[in-house]
Amino acid sequence: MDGGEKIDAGSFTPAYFQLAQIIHGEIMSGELRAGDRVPSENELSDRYGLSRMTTRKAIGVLTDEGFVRPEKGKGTFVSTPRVDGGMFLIPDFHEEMREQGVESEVRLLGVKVVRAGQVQAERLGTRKGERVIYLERILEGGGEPLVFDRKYLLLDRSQPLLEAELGHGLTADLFADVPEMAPVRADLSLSATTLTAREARLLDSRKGAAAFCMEQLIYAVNDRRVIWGWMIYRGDRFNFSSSNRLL
Amino acid sequence: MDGGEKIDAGSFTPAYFQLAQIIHGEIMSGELRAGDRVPSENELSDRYGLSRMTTRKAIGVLTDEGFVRPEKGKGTFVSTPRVDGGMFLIPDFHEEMREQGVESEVRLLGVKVVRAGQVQAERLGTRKGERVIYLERILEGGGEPLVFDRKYLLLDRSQPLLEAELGHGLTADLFADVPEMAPVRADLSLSATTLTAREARLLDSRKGAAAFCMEQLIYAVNDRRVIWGWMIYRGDRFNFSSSNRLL
DNA sequence: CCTGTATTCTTGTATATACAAGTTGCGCTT
DNA sequence: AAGCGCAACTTGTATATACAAGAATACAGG
Repeated sequence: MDGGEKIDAGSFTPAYFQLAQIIHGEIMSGELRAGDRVPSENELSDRYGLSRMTTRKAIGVLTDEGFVRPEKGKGTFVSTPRVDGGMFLIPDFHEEMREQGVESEVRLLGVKVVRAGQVQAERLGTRKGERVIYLERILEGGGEPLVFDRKYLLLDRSQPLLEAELGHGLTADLFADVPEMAPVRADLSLSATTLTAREARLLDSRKGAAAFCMEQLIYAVNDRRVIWGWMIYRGDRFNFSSSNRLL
Repeated sequence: MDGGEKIDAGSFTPAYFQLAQIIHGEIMSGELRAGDRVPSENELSDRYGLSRMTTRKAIGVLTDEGFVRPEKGKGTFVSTPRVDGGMFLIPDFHEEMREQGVESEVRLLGVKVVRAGQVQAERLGTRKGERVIYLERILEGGGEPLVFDRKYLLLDRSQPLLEAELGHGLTADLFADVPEMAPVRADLSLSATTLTAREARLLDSRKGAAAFCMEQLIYAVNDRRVIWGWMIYRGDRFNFSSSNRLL
């Protein structure tokens, strides 16, 4: 049995993707099981009347999705599925709200200039006692407070930040007009926590309720650290699902 | 200025990867800023003495990593970095422990055959009252209880499961010798929660402590659902960091 | 029996070429 | 002046070819 499926040259979906779908189907239907060897690139090319490069592109799609794993000199093998772990995609707040059709807004609780303590100085790569900006915000969705955001920003004397900008902007936009400090990259860490009394009051929840805490360390050009802080997500409003795409 | 960097043909790192590194460096150093257009594929090919296909592969690497975004007919543009969200990779338990150099083991608390309630039947796609296997396990690392695992398995009459197998195996291996029920795919959902009294006792923690809950729905061949359950991770022992690879 | 070698598989990299299809702007026609 | 169409870009797809390098097997010679 050669699978029967053929490549439809007239179709709008490209040949490499059609082949990827065919092989993906064989994996999902059990025709190809975990650990099995996928037919070699030359064999697939012959069988479906494609060039080897096109076949390779199909294999590349399945590799990126994690379904197969090529081994040089040996062949391409069907991966054993990871059921205890995986990839979680966490969209940023406004995008998440927009996708759910809820309007989101940002409420600024306060901004002030403070002297960096030991921890802040270490995270931001500056000296203890240096002046930094501290701000607190509440991110709301559908009129409800959902996230408590707390951040320390490096103070750039040449460009004083306006309160107005802090109010409605994304974190990434804060330094948008200062090229030297524009965010380029972020290290994120997600942990589980419970709400303090103050957090509970601000988030209209109760003390001790489950919550996510996402710590952020934001880098600008040349690995300069410009923002450090963390966001508290209400646990009863957020959960993250794995991106187990099916092609 | 043409960048100065050149492709070293004698190097062991392939040309396409060298080019990807060069462009990545220009993004990180601020030479290319968010929204800027990357030189066209033909221009890069000329400049570095590579074929267009090789250049495309370099761009493909940066696209997969999320640094650039090609647009048909217009060009390739530097992405605005996502600082409020990202991709989190959650390794499975044994792998995580092994990487940290801690020995892990599985302790079976109990197994029994029960009748599926409304919820179990719905999740597993079977009928209410159908007999299913219910099991509870504790995953330990370095002698400490770290995860509480609770699962409902579809009962396959032709292949009675042995208690011995349930003890030390990964979840994925439970049905390994029954091809029709071997796991192929899993839907995962991560939420924040707090420990119940019983969970706290089993995990050697305290009631109300922060924890992650990962719900799993595991599919076998032909989208047949075979396992449903959830794992409670101690919040003081696990946190997940974003896979912000830097090339 | 063991060992090195040659052969033949496999995937990985790289080139040159061709055409399709989306975007933009320029210039000609109306 | 407004609008249309063409030309010159861009990325996307596909082919044919070549060589490099890892892996497995067969085979000859010790």
